[in-house]
Amino acid sequence: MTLRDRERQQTNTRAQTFAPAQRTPGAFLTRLAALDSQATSLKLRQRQRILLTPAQDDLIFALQSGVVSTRIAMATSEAGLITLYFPGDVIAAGAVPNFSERALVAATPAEALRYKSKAMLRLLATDPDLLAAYDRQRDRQASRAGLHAAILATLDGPQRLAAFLIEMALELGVAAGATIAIELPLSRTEIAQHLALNADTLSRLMSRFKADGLISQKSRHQIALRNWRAIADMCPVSAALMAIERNRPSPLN
Amino acid sequence: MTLRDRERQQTNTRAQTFAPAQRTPGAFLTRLAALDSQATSLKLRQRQRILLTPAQDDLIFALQSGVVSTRIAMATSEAGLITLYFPGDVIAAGAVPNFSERALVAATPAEALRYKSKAMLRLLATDPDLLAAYDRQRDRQASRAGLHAAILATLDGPQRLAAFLIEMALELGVAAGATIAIELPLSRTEIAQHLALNADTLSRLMSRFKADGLISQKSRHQIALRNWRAIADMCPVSAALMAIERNRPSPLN
DNA sequence: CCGTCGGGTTGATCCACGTCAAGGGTGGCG
DNA sequence: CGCCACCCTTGACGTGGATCAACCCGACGG
Repeated sequence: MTLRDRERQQTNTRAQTFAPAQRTPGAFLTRLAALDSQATSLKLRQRQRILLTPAQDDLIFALQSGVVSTRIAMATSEAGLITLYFPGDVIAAGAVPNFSERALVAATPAEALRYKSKAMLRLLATDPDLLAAYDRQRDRQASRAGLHAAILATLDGPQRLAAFLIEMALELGVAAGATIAIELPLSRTEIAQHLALNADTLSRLMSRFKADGLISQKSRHQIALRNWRAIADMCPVSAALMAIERNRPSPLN
Repeated sequence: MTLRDRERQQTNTRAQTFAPAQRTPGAFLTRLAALDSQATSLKLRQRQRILLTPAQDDLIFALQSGVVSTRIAMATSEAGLITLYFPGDVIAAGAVPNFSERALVAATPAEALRYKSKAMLRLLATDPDLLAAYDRQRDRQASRAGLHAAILATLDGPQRLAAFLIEMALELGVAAGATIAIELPLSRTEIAQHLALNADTLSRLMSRFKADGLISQKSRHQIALRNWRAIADMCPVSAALMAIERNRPSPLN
């Protein structure tokens, strides 16, 4: 079964829609948007997917709003990995590992600018500040990717889920009294892939978190963190996560 | 026990030395070296370490020869992760996740150029070709990092070891008759950390590989792949690994 | 109204891998 | 030479999480 088939299956039972994440993009994107450039402006519907063939290695997407994921699938077996991008992030197709299939999928409605890498490089060469912001942005994303790799490699299930909740809270959470409300842009199955866990296992973990009073759940995609401190304490990388997010504007100030 | 302590312990029992990997660096480094720049040239002894404090986030290292690793250690627990870099690679300190401790360690004797990121950006701004090569190099490394994350997240022990052997063969192997000889720049414990496996488990896996006739072993650090095809077949990502290396000069031509 | 279909939950079972412990190999050093 | 660190190997054992299967639920279409 190809990635495309799997996507198609999922599409029809996803009625709920999300507002684009409204966190403001960082220094690079604001500067980029100010330039009169030859970018193509994209509006992505939720679940819309862009296949990244090897021929498209020279495309660069700059995410303005919404949440977008890249997915890679191995030839054999169903296993895949999901990486998440948030407003302000840059997605260079050439930086996504070249598996048998790789695609970019909008987890929420999203807006992005698409460049050919040549055009982007021309822009960067003309504006030293833009270049510096671009470089820092890529450093930050590499740092996040490395952190996520460390999470998958060294932490067990509950710790991984805690890390995910913290990350989502920092990116998408809105304070609601003593709790933090989060509208999850991914299905359980997708979260499981993002965390390199089995969907069944993830479901068990979420049930346990609910039973322990760490989170509560309004609907399938709406959850609330009831005990931030406890969640942060159970995950050894929470400090590193918060350090990465501290540099960027966040809904939780 | 801090990372530094652990390193110090290991230092004294490592008599064997390695010749720097002689693979020629890629397009970016050759172009970079041609410029009269304000880089500091470093010669690293084997096992020499450079601590990367947060204050050093603006350093960029360009690896000319040898093999270098970055290591991150979590505050709690001994768990860490090891990332490997080969000649031609660029190591931006700001792209290494900011854990409680992170360091750069020479796995073999190595030569590198050290830049302040500001100086590097100035250079890049003056030479469009250099900028393009830099960008491609970072894409390639991000791609490799993503691939490694996928390996750790989705593959089981034997598959991970196979992937490691393939990668090392492509980077460091020399054809010796029907076999491929590799001089491993890492100890078993370090390989285990690189693969997010337990050292005991890794030892068992290597024994099994030996028993199955996949590899043979001259000394602790010298192994030979006796059956390339079988090793490649047991690892779902071997195609992707070879695709990434295909773009670069390799000792196995 | 019922039937179907995809996703989520939960229980029972199994196995790969981590953990603990014991022992051998090797190089450094007194 | 013998001692000491450290690295590696191998066995026994326990467990976290993958797998399989059954069931529930909400959405959609007739």
